[in-house]
Amino acid sequence: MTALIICEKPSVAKKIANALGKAKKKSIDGVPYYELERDGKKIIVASAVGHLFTLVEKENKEFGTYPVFDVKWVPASVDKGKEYVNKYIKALKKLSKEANEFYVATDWDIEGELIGYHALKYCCGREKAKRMRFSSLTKKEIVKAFENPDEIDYGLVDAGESRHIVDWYFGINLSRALMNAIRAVNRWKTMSIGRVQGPALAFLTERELEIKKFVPKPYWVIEALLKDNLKAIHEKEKFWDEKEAKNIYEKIKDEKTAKVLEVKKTKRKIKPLPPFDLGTLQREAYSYFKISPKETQEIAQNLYEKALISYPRTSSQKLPKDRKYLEDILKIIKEHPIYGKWVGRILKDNLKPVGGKKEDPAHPAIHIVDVPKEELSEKEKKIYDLIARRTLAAFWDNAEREYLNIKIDIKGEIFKLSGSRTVKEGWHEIYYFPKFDEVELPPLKKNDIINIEKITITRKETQPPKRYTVASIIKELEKKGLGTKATRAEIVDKLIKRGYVVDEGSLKVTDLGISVIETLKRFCPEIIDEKMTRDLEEKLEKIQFRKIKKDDVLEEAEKKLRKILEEFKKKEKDIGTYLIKNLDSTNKKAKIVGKCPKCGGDLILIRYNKSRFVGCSNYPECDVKYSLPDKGRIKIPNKSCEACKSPILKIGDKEVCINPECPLKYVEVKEENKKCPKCGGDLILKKGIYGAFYGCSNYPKCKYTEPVNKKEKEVVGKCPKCGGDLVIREGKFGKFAGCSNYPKCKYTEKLKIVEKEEK
DNA sequence: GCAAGGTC
Repeated sequence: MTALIICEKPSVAKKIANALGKAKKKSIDGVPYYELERDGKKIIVASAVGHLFTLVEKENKEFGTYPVFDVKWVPASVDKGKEYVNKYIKALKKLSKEANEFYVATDWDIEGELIGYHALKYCCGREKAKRMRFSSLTKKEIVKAFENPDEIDYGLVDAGESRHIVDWYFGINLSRALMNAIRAVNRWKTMSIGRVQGPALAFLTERELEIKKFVPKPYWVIEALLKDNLKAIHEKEKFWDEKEAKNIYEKIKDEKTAKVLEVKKTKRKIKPLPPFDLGTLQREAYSYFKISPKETQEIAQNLYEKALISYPRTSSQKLPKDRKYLEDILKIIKEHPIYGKWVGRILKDNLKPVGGKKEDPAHPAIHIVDVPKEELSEKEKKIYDLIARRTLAAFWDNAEREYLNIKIDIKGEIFKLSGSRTVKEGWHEIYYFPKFDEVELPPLKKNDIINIEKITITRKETQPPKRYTVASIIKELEKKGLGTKATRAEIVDKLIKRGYVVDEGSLKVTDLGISVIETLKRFCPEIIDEKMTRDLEEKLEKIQFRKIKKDDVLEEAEKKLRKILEEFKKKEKDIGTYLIKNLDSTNKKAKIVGKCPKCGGDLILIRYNKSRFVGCSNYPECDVKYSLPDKGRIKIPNKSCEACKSPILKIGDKEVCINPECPLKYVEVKEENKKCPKCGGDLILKKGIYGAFYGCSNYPKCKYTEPVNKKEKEVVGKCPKCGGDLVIREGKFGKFAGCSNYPKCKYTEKLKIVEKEEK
């Protein structure tokens, strides 16, 4: 008898193997698996790596064809960057040949059931297996799940497949419909939309439109400036009625004293912030370090792979309950020069950590498990520090804060002052990132009289609602139950990549983004509605419990989409024209680089997928186009080249003329106190991509140039063309010998030849 | 090329 246990991911395979017995690690083609014996039975524990199979069209039709509804499951390696899943499929196939008993031990949820079932069906060639179900990875629970196995829940498998297929139907077809509309007007742009992208873009757009139509409303505030720069505000705070505010102001403006009516002091204990779930970690990393949620996720994954923190894709805010496990970690942390100093008391006084409300059946909150033994990158250090401090702070004392609320009377009008201070730092000493307000108020008592320095009235205006940031839109998606902890950051990134949204510190929806929403609102409103996810979830649950059939749900989705897509196709050209108009205005507004030399239109910076270039806004009528290097951050300094008047772009840390034919590729221009010997103009230090030189300020009238330091330049020979010196210069492709009279004389030769001559 | 969902 040999049993094969299939897990969701390698790290779980290891845990399950160790829980069931003395496991020996082996591997096939770099894929780890474990062997052990239990009750005289050989057990192999192997794993998938998440979904091993994905959906593609059954037939390869012409590029961009829609509608498509014929799909099949194939190895997920068809997706770019997923080639590694093949190794896992192969390993499972091989191991299944040795086994005659099968267990599925993937996560206990809809995706887990599907991952296990597909591995079983396509790798092991069977559809039946025992099913281990556990909600935590403790030894006790693993053993219990192994000894009391369940069966595969085929209803849940059907629900899982339906989820994938419905998302595919809507996502692929509607994305293609949008792209084809743009193709119908002879342009090309990658477009996408889906069950989560849709509502995410809709939320952002809704906010954008609110801001656009926002009309500020005036209000007045009355303040009293007291001694020590203290400010008291009228208890009404905002006066919407100008007359009322002015009357009060007139009444009290010359008052010189105020009387203290009431002093209220409250103390509050502030519990430590709970340990991190992924979403909270992403928000804090964004707010303290401006690291994007997607990057935080990647960094956390790295730290996890370096075995420094626990599994990051969790929604739990609770540390593991196992005290022994926690103590083992704390003992390691104790040796750390910074974090170590808090650990002693945690161990000695047996301090218990706080936990938050959120839970996750598969994983505990993110916590440190080890101290770094090698140097981490700057960002890794920051994220690790954030997690380490948050982990330890959870064990530490409450902070204590004192709040002071004072009411004062100025000729019958009541003003208030408030202050707050930290009495006891507590956990804030460890996790010091959130800043507490510290406003000290003087020791005032009831009936004290205080001097007023000045009373002011100020007209203010209400502010438009704030735009979402990458962090706050992810929170919004989380609140609405859209996407998952592992996908939300990526989906928001995708909206930016598509040009629907630009991140200017907050997320601004482009004209293109708004027009995508407007288009879908008309043709397929469900894809931009968060309700679609609710409906889908309800249907999936019904499929799971056999209340409706999977095929009926798929048929219904297909029928609905066919109608939508048919309508869409009929109006393809109109939709394309509309989208393109907004795409161009998006491009134009975002990045005008300069004037087009051919038609006088705007030169715009265009980004398509991974490439970028400068093109004319009158495309396709005008075809002026300049290519740009793939790497380096682009900024537009609003300068033009003195030689050819083309725009100059800052790429990376260099300023470059975009015209490839321009003789002077200026990257920097600095003034020096030197005169041109030819025309008396100023000599300016110019740094070209071929090195620094002096050029005349009257260029292009006077073309005098001279090397910055003739002696420093290594002269390697005479120029055969003009008799000048041949000097070593460095170009894009390395060093070469060129004439010192450049750009007058453009003679160059390979350096290799020069070196040979020297020898 | 296009989705969303697991995972490296």
